[in-house]
Amino acid sequence: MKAELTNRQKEIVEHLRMSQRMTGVMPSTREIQHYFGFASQTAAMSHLRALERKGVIQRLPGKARAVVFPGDLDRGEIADIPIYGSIAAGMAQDSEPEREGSIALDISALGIPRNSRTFALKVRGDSMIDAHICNGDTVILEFREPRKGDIVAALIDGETTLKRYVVEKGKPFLRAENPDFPDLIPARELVIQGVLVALLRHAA
Amino acid sequence: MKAELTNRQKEIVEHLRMSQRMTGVMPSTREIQHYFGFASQTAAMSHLRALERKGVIQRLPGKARAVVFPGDLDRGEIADIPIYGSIAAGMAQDSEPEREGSIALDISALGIPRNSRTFALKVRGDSMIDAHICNGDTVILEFREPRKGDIVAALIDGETTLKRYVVEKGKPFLRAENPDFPDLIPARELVIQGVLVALLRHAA
DNA sequence: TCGCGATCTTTTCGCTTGAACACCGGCGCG
DNA sequence: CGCGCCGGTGTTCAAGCGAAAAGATCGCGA
Repeated sequence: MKAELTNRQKEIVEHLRMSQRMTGVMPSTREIQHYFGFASQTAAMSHLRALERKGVIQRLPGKARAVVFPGDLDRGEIADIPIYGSIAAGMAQDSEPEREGSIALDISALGIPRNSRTFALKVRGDSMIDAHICNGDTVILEFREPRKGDIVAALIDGETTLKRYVVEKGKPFLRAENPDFPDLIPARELVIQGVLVALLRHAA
Repeated sequence: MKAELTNRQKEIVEHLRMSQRMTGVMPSTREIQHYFGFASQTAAMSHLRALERKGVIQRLPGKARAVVFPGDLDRGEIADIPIYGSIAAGMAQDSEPEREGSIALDISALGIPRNSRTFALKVRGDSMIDAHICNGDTVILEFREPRKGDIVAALIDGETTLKRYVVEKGKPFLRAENPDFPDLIPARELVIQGVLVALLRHAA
């Protein structure tokens, strides 16, 4: 079933993947032909047939550009989560709403609801270290109302920080998960920008 | 540029997305026609034109099924990382090599080299808590030789655990990042199954 | 040595598909 | 009150594209 691929067949697969990434669509047999300099489109055809026989691709007969990698099918829905710069988990600091790229991952892996407004921030500082959120981690936040005990990105007195949302005696305030840092009592307003739903860390 | 979509146009976009996820290919204008029960294929055509005018999709003129969502293009390469069950970060326990689904995310977000053999494990237990790896986290591991200080999934004396790889006096052994757990000195062999490259946590 | 799979070439056929042209009613807007 | 946009119908054409038939070469394992 999962026979070995020849070098040529690997090249074909590579071209399929590249074409799909660059143009967004699969190449037609004639486009494959021209890319490899074949004199006939049938050469590409037979390669695709061979790849299908080996289970690397699937094809929908009679349809144009209908080549699919089986692995791409049973993949969940993928969301692009924009990264809006960094956020201080230590001292309060103003955060810029500028987009600095994005990360793509399947939302089923995170349990993120489909139509939620989600965004990501890089963490600076160690004030949430006791919640096991480290300097350099990427936190993924969802825009919604916080429940008590949630970890939130909050705009407190004009600056954004990552802290735990605590309610005591009916009054909400922010608590760092690090004994070296004090609680933050909002002077006038407490604007929650997002609630932590996931965390991504990569080893250096 | 980014004008509002009408209800009908949202339905069209939704069908494009669904079709791409289910079948792997974009629908042709006639397939859109039949799905919505149009009497003419031109109806689908004009909708696609409208969506392109509003910037929601891009089209490659003259090519079949050549509808692309612009956001999918500048997305990095996405890898499917298989999940091989769970791993004890507490007590040693045997791990089954059975695949339990997979997670998809773009490898550029993790800095994972392209052709590396990568897999994921769910963490059970708290023995790595001082390295800020919690019970329930998903660790992403790369199969390669460990360097000292790496966090590794190791098969030690027939069982798999997640520990820090330490070398002292020329002898490698495994150390838990939790004072309640003892060091693990391999009785005879120390087989490293993977080195931690990333971590994924989702809030309950 | 026989046969089979991997790689291609040539040629032909016909469905698939995008695209254009003509036209229609409804609705909001200046 | 006309004008542009939305959302359609009906028709026609040409290019895009998969597919099949018939070979040819080469290398490899039975």
